[in-house]
Amino acid sequence: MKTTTRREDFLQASLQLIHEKGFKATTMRAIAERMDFDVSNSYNYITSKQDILELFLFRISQEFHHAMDNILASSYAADEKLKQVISAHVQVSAQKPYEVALMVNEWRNLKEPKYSEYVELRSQYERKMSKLLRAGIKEKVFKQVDIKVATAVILSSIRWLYDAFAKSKNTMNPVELERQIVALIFGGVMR
Amino acid sequence: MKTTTRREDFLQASLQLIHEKGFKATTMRAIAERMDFDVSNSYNYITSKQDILELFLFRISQEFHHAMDNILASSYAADEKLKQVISAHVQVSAQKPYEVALMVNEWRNLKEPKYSEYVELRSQYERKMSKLLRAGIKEKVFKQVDIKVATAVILSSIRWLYDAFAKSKNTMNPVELERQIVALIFGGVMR
DNA sequence: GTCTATATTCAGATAGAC
DNA sequence: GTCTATCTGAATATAGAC
Repeated sequence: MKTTTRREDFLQASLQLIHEKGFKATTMRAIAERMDFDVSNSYNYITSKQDILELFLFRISQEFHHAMDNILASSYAADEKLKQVISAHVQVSAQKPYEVALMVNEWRNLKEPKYSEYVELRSQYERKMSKLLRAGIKEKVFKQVDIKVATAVILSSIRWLYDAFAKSKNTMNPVELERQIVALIFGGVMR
Repeated sequence: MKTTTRREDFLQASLQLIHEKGFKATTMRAIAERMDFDVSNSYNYITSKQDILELFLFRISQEFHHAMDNILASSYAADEKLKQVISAHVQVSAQKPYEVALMVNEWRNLKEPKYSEYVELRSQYERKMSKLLRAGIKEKVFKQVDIKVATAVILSSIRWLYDAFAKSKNTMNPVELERQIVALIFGGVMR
């Protein structure tokens, strides 16, 4: 049985609205309206609008880092590791599309010092991916690609996933989607 | 010899600032300050803040469409066409990184009816890419990939390019970058 | 937890003189 | 084309009563 606290309801309503309108365009009034109470009540749950953004962004970022760390710490070969990273992205994007959308679209609205903290987390994540690719090249399972370019291309190529799930929760099969993406990233489009 | 009108200067300053801070966070006052005059003067060049966004967004969108149309209308094989599309993205991103950044980050700030118009242009572009991929599969130069997934993966995988050029105008060699990306999209990472 | 009322700040945009 | 002054609206946030 699932119980949701009033605070969780408030945060979910915020998340939904921020996803629809964008962070800056989402007013505290609009969130309150969706909760059916006055603006001032919003501050029973948070101390500022920034709180909402920080909360979701750092929580979901940590989730990606955890998945990545566990995969990197395993004894799988590099290609299997990459496959698992892609799998993790598909799964998180499927389960929490709105949070992932925030990661893609709204992180720029963080204020210092949280902004710098977040950018650093992002860089760390990219470095972890680069590390994986470098290991794969050394193991001779990957081609001799440029690490920076390959890191950017691969991470970028899976950044749209949240959108597929945000639009249609049901029609998308995550397992088949993962298979298709892995096939493309591993083998490219050429026959 | 290059002459720039005052209006062009104003728009360039706007573009630069919007890229730095985001559209919503960029105030007319801030743009005017960078131009060293009062806010009210800004309205000598535009009639509303929205104008700025519309102007850049539809202009650069058209540029991508033109390139795509010319490539599709050629008699090249599908793989060569795809290569040329990637080449066009690299070149436009290198020459107009801030405009491309707007395409990626700020299109959501358009208001109706321009918003819907722009979304339609975007969809059209995706359909053109899908058409190219479908042709390539029929020609048997591409694998039997899922069209929707492949379209999203490929377009997404080249969306970060503007960032590489916005950061470092000089250090990036567009030709070599293109080669690396084409290699990845065509052949994947696996050895 | 809910409301009313309000402080504060700041945004886009216009009028009108020089 | 530039300025001063101002309108108008809206946003985040707080105080304090019930």
